[in-house]
Amino acid sequence: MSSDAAPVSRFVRRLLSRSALDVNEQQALLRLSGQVAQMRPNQEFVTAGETVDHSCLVADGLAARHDQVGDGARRYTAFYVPGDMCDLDSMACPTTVSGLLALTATTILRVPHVELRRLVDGYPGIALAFSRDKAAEASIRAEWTRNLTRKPARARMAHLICEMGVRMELAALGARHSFRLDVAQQHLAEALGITSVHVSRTLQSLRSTGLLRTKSQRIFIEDWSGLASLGRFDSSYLLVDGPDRAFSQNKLRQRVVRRL
Amino acid sequence: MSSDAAPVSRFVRRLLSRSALDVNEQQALLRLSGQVAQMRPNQEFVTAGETVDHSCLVADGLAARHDQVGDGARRYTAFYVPGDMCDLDSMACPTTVSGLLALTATTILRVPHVELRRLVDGYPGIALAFSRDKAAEASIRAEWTRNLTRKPARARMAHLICEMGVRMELAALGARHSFRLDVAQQHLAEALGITSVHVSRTLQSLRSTGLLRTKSQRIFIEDWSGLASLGRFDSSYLLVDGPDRAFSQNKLRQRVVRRL
DNA sequence: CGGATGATTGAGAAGTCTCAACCGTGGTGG
DNA sequence: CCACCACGGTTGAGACTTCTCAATCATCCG
Repeated sequence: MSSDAAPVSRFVRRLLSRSALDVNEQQALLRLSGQVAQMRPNQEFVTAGETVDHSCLVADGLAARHDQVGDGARRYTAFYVPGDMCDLDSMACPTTVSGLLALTATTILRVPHVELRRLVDGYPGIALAFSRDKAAEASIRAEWTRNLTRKPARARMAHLICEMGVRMELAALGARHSFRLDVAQQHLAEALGITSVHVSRTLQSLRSTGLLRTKSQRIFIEDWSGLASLGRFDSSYLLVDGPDRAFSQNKLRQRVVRRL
Repeated sequence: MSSDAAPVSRFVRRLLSRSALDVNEQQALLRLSGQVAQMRPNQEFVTAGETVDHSCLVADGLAARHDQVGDGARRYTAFYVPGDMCDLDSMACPTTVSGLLALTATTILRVPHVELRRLVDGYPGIALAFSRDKAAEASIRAEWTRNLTRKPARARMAHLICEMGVRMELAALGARHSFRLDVAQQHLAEALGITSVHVSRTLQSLRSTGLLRTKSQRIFIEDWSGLASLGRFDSSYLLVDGPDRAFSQNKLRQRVVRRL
């Protein structure tokens, strides 16, 4: 059981974007430890049906929740960026119904449920922060459902790219208009409910209308408001910087994280 | 503030299908009270952006989580049957991002967060049961995402009808192959991401292939396994009767609810 | 250089949409 | 009691998006 402070501090920073945590709570979180595992692209680290005793924190790379369907096709129902705790829900329901896999080379930290449970039981602020995190994930899933409903491929793609931009920025992994998205078009296809051939054509269309550029695995959004309005993207469903966030002295408190 | 035991007991019965609750916990839940409200079809009872101090228990009828999009079209991201607590997540995030509305004539019970909070703080079993309930709802949302992805309309419809059948049966409101689904085709369209015209054609196709019959607002599934396999429906995502359920003496304990 | 992987292009097929008209039923008012 | 209206469901025809399948191209890496 090794530990690694950097990914945990990214997790704490993310929690702070939705909830206030006092110094004791932050330090307790930063003492979390777990087993580090390195995943290759397309490698699964949690299988559907498995019973787990830990949750997976994405330290680096990109992960997805996926469901194998009969004919070998995959569909993704969530993406996870560094700092995301993939399956806090498994604390309550340890038998998973969907699998988790790495989209690119990804480092994960397996954090035992007993450690998480100890924090939830000992620190009410952490319990609330976890609840908010789960609510945010549920809200994002609802938004994905919405995004797949009665929207042409261009608008779906625009929405997904805006979401990833904002989440990457929140994770301090770039700006919303310029970030690394190291996934194959096939992965985007499986998240958007279209074929990879159509992903190719859709991206071309977004490029040719001047909304974005791509270079190797980087996205450059050249017209954020155009892309957002095409995808009807409104970040409020991400539940960050909303009115629920208890922001008193947060700026001060974040220093605890930054120091590490 | 009036109270009504019957809908709450339906809620408790539903919690028991996923979690064990001892007699004290069940009785504490049954003492929940709230304001009863009667909704007309298409009436909204929670508006997106509102800050709420209560969660809504569906006592009778059918409700949906919805999102208004720019052009007046609606899209649904969840259905709620009697016994469902619509927005437990609002305890952690009281500012809503999506609205709730009645699909048919519906009775709801507005249960104050302070009451729910008291139960969560006082009874660990109830806290766990609520967590499981929220995890189940998140799992259902993921399944909706999946269902909208790369499946023809017949398969989507088949899946939704199977899901509603199982949930209605769990709510003791019919059998999975024969239950009331009092919604307009327009509502199904908004949940399935197709037009109401196509809903009509799709239902015809399901009827003509002998998979189901409809009579007034009732669904009769004539070939359950055919419908389930068409929709690739596997109820495990509903998280009922799964391996996580602590079933020790549950049969006995359920009598506390049935007695009322 | 050669092979593997992923991206692009093309053409025809399939599914779904749009719009408009029509039908059936239940409720309302004369 | 019947005529009418409102609403939701059904039908049809043409248009549009997306899919399928296959071939080609680009890039990276051994």
